[in-house]
Parts: sequence; structure tokens; C-alpha cells
Amino acid sequence: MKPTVHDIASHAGVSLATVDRVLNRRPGVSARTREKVDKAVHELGFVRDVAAANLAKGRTYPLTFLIPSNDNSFMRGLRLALDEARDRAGVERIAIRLVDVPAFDAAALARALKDAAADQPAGIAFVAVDAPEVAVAASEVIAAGIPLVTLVSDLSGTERDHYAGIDNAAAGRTAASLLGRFAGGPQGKVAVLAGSMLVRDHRERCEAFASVMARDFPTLELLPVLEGRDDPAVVERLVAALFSGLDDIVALYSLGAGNRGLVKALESVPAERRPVVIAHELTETTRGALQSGLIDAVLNQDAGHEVRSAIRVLKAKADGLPVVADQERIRIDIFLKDNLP
Amino acid sequence: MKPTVHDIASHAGVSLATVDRVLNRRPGVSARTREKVDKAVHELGFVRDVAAANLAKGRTYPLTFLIPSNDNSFMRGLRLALDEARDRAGVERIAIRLVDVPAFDAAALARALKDAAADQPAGIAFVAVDAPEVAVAASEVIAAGIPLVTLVSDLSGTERDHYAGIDNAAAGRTAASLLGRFAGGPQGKVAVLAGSMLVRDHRERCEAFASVMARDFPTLELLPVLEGRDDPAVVERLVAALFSGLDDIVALYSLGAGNRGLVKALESVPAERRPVVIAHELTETTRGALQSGLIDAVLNQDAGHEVRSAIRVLKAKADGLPVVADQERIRIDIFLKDNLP
DNA sequence: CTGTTAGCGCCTTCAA
DNA sequence: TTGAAGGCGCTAACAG
Repeated sequence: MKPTVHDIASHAGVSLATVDRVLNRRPGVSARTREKVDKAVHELGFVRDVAAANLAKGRTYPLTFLIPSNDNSFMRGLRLALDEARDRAGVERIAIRLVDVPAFDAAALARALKDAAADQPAGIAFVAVDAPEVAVAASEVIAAGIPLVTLVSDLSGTERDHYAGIDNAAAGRTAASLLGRFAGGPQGKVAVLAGSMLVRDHRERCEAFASVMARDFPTLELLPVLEGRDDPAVVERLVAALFSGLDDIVALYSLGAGNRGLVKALESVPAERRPVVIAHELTETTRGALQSGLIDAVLNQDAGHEVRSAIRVLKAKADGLPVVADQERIRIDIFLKDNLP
Repeated sequence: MKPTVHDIASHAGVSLATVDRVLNRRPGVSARTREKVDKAVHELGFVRDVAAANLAKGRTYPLTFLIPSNDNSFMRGLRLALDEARDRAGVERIAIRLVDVPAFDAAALARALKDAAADQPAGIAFVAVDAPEVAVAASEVIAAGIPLVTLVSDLSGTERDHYAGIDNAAAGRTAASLLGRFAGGPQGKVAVLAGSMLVRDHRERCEAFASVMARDFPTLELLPVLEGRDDPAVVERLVAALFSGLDDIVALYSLGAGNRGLVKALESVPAERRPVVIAHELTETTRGALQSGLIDAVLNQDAGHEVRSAIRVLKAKADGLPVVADQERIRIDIFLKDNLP
């Protein structure tokens, strides 16, 4: 039978309360007593029952999520995932507060971080804009002892506790490999469409993509990166202009959001001139485009996984528990029309 | 504050025990009382705290896993995943019993199923061999009221409670799409290497692969399927023979296991004659082959996810709780050299 | 058929 | 610095 605190107590010859103090590293225990308890814990192989502990504590974890108020499917999916997490809030003893933040706005994000910290939540998760002022605000949060996790896009040069998102360099490389091999022919131009170079995930995807293209498919020519601000309207304009100008574009990598605009623009490109297209995030739009053949592959990050991972990590940090890095790695899903879920 | 059984009891004007009886659908409650309680539950929006319930029950779930005693990396991975699950056994209140079963042996599997059922575990998970005698044994397990889950490979024509594995038809289609596009040229032969057509996962992959190849890449010629019994030695022999005989094989789809043999055989194929290769399961071998360029893509199912899913489902079934189908879907991971974890 | 009572494993006052 | 006692939300004897 699994040993309990009672077993530890009797084995160490102390009371339950003392065992509890030692287990939770609370003060008011003599060194000798502490040692006795530690020894008993070790000898009996005691592992505390987290469920029972939480039950007794009745503790809930107020968590704050800062999400860009960007109206694209991915962010909507993220919100949906948060709503679902809320539904399980009771069972998991968490209380999620969702705060909207203007997109790509470092100053606003920094402010929001400080405001969130003022509430003293058990943890904060946020989609980072990679700017110094955000880094400063993040450091303050950490300094205040509040666990901090970046979500979807990471922050450079800070000691955030964890990053819940995909490896964006790997995503960029994968896109390049697929696109290069799908394109087939050795000649032609390749367009790259990003949201903003201000966010680290886009920058990383872009750089990795470019480097693999240069190495493995040197005869394909990369066009200058277009920034669509993850906004369908802007994206549509940019892509339409692109295809009305040039006529030897063989492939396009859309590494940001706003693919509604991309698909619209692609629809009016004559079928015989349509490029190989690789995009990010599986949404209604990209799913439809995959099925109709307008898009060839979609790289996806599962917002639900990211949210759940962020929550697990924040709870663990709040409890001072270690996180199993391996279990928290967010996969890059690759979807073709053939393996749509 | 979340309502508890106490709130329900006082709201309905009954005792705790009665509330408990109603909640757990135990007999010995008058229809009127039951209604009163149900009404209170509904009105207060009561959700029972599963953690507390389990604590009180002190219940553990003895689960039996039947795993083919096949010595390939995937099955070893599955065993590893089970070991890890065992480590968390205490916390999750499960006790896993692992039973080895001869591979591809329907009679032995049927017997093992009956034996396992005789122990009256809280649930059974098994890698199915798709044969009538197995179906019969499975029906008996179900009839005995023991939750039953197929793992990795499914069973036709039975009412197993759940299948914890990937969509193998989707995997076959995906392999065909990638292989066809990677192969580039329109001419050449394509080899298919399976483990055994006795298991449904291999059959499904094979059929789906063939049908997409026929539809989308009709000029590539499919060779007859080779059966390597998931055994590296057999696989090596088959592939070596294949390449010594024919000289216009442009691609190969390995849909089973035993890829150690495949890679060995490929290594001795002259570089300029090496085919596009798509294989299943990310192992040390396939990872190395991806990196060295011998294999172009690997489709993977995460054994850890499958085991954890099977456990969750079996527990839920044992408790008569519903399963969130969506959350239990096992993804097909696609790995290129660029997105190796 | 219904209620009382004593735990499950842990944490937390309150006293000593 | 230590211990005793009560309780978290739920279940399970055992009585009525």
C-alpha cells in the first residue's frame, strides 16, 4: 500500500502537523526533526497525493491570460480554448481571467502586464511582442514572484518561466522543405507573407525558411517579405498586387495569419498560374482551401494544447513543482488534404 | 462558490447518503426523492468533484494491457509508455498489468483476452489482430461488463468501447500524397512493404495508399505488397532482393515496422538509385535515416498518447462517464528531417 | 427506503 | 518548536 502522511508520522515519531510542515517546507521545525521526517519520507518512498492535498487546501489558482484583440481565426481559436479551460475550471481549481490587449503594441502589452501583476494572480500567460519594454515589464512580473509563461510567441532576453508554443524555426524549415519539393521545377520566384516582424514567432519562421531555401533550393528566388499584419483585408490587397505584377511566382509561404484574404486573392489567380502554397494554422478557411487544392499544406499549432500546457505549467510553478519539459513540448502538426481531422 | 453534496442535500431536504445514492445511480431510492435530488442538482448546477470522490472511494483501477511480444522499436516504445504510466499509477489510482501475447496470432490473442477477463480487471486494452475468433473473445469481454479498448490496431465488427489509435486510412492517403509529390517524375515503380495483412491498421494503410496513388499518380506503377512481418531480418532480405531485381523503383512506402532492416538494405543501394522513402513510426533508426536522407518522411503515432488515452477511456468507462471523443483523437505526426523533436 | 457516522489523505487553525 | 482536532467533498458501512 502506498504510504501516507500517517505512516511517515509514526515512522518518524512525530505528529501529522510536523510532517506537513516539513513536506511543505514551512518554518518552525528543528533541523533534527526535519531530518527525521525527510529520512522517513525517503525510506518509505512517500509521494504525496496531490489530489488530496488540493482538496484539503481548497486552493484555487487565479490565472490571467493576455490575448491580442486580433480578429483572426487563430486568436478566436485561442479564445475558444480558454473558454473550454474555463469550463473545467471547477475541477482543476483554476479561475481564468482573460484580458484583451491591442495587437502588435508593445507599450500596451507592457502596461497590461503590469496591471495584471497588480492583481497578484497565481500566474500570467501572454502572447509576447518581442520588444524591450515588454521584457522590462516581464522582468518585473518575475521579480514579483508571479509565474510567467509566454504563449504562441516568445520573448527574447527574459527569464520567463516557460514558453508554450511551437519551435518556429523548425516550422520555417519544414515549410521550406515541403514547398521546395512540392514546387518541383527548379526555376521561379517564391513569395513570403508574414504578419509582422515585431513578433518573434514570425521572425523565426521567416529566417529559418529563408536559410533552408537558400541551402536546399538555391535556384528558387525569394521575393521580399510582405507584412500583412495578420489582417485579411491587408493580406488580400498585398497578394492581389503581387500576382498582378509578376507572372513567374511558383510558390508562396504564408507564415502569419489573415489567410482569409490570401485565399480570396488566390481564387482570382488563373488556375494554371496558381502557386504551391503553404500556410499556418488550420482554420475553416485553410481547411477549405486545402480541400479545394488552393493550399497544399498547413502547419498548425493546437491552441487547445498550448492553453492547457500553459495552465499546467503555471499551476506547477505556483506550487513550486517541476515541469516535465518533454510532456509540454508543443508539436507542429502538418496537414495535407489527406489527413484533415 | 461551487455547490457541494451538502448544498444539494439541504436544498432537496434529504441526507447526504441519499444524495450520494442518486448521484451514483444506486438502488434504494424512491422515485420522488430521486426527482427532488435531481432537481436540486440541476438548479444549483452541481458537478461532483471527481478527485474527492476517488479519494473517498480509495478505488484503484486494475487495468490489463495485452501487447504483442514483437521485438521492434514501436512495441518497445509502447512498453516504455506503459512503464511511465505505471510510475504515475499511484496518483492516478491505476494498477497496470502487462501481458505479452505472440504477434499476429489470433488464437493466442483470443485466449489471452479470455484469461485477462477472468481476472475481472476494471478494463482491458489490446492490440487487435483482426480475426473472427478475436472478435468472439472480445464480445465475451464486453458481455462480462468489462470495458474494452483496442490499441494501435482496431478490430472489425465488434462493439469494443473505443479505439485508441490513428486513422490508418488517413495515414495511407497522406503517405501517397507526399510520396507522389516528392517522387517528382511521372514514371517509375513504387514498392509497398507491410508487416502483415492480418492486422487492420496495415490493411487500411495499404488500401488507402493504393487508392490515392491510382487516382492522383496513375503513371506510377505499384508493385505487389511485400509482407515483412515487422521483422527487421525479413524486411532486409525482401528489400535487398527487390533492389537487386528491378532498377526503376522510384519510391517505397514502408507501412509496418522492422525498419532497421529496411534502412540496412537501403544503405547498400547506390546513391543515385535510391528511392523516395516514406516510413512509419519515429524510432532511433528512422530518425537517423531521416537525418541522413535515406528516409524522406516518417508518419508517427505517439505511443505515449495512445497509452494515456486508453487509460483515460478505460477509467471513464469503468466509472460510467462519457469520453470526450475529440480529446481522445490520436494525431498522425508527420516528421521531415526539419521538424524532428 | 432513508439517515448517521466515520473515514479517504492532506492541510490548517489553535493550543500547549 | 510541536501536537491535537477539525474539515475539504465525497463515499460506504451500519442503523433505523
